[in-house]
Amino acid sequence: MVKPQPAKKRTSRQKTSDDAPSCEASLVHLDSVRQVQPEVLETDKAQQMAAFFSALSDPHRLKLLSALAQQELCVCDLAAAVKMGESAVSHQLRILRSHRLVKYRRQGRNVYYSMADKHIETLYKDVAEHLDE
Amino acid sequence: MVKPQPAKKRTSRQKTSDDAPSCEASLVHLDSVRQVQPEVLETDKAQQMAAFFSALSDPHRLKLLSALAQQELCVCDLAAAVKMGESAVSHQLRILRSHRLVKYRRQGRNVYYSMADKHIETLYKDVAEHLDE
DNA sequence: TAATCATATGAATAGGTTTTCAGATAATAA
DNA sequence: TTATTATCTGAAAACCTATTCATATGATTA
Repeated sequence: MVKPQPAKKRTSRQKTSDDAPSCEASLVHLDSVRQVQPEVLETDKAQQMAAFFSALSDPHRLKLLSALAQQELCVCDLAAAVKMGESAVSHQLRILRSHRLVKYRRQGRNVYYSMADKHIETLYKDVAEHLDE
Repeated sequence: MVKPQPAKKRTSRQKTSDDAPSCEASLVHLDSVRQVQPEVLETDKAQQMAAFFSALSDPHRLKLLSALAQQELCVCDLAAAVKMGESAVSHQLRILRSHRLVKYRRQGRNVYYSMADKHIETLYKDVAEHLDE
């Protein structure tokens, strides 16, 4: 899981005052890199966010969410509404569940799913805006 | 690219007034499905949104964006800042570019990238909130 | 209890994504 | 022009993801 570092070896050349910026020599704009580096997302936070976006990065899951944004629905209603196989829906719901995007309750044989989170609606709007530009 | 419809065949049984809800018989809650279906995201819109979230679904790309949220940077600065190979950065930048998340300008040998879009910051906040709950 | 039905899940396959490597392109300097 | 450097890109390998099929689980009804 850990990336093999590309063994970026700096050349022995020293930076002089009027040195032209270059990648090989001194990591180009060393000052910029130093400024920015502490603000770069930490790996675990980045992975956490990426996983969250991953959960939203599938058209079928977005369809499922758009259906659930309307009302609570059971698995086979969902399957019918988004025209997928029920097994596939179940697999996708597990992913949404694991990211706490949906919650569920069992009633008799059916399991009813609904939206778990208010942020999603905000996200929808922002993304819709972005895409309409 | 088109999915093979799972050939969901309805049984010949007719729905009666006090029919227990069931998937096989009558698509369970036919009324719910009918209500929800027109609000389900259309396929092309769903794909568009999914593609957008896909662009944000990689930890390296999020790191790149968090760096660019600070300031404009060239490719090899970025590579140094997020500790990736320059070629990999270039590939990832192309993805960010194709979703209009970053813009770029050429200056001499270097290409400087910067954030293209204000919505991203809002997205960051919403997602951060969600993840901190 | 046995039968039926809704949902869940493991395994396998198919399809997609990311990295690396090698080499191409573009800008500048010698 | 040639050399050098920054960035880009195609192809292959490694990795990840989604669907399907078969089967398991859990709930209800006969």
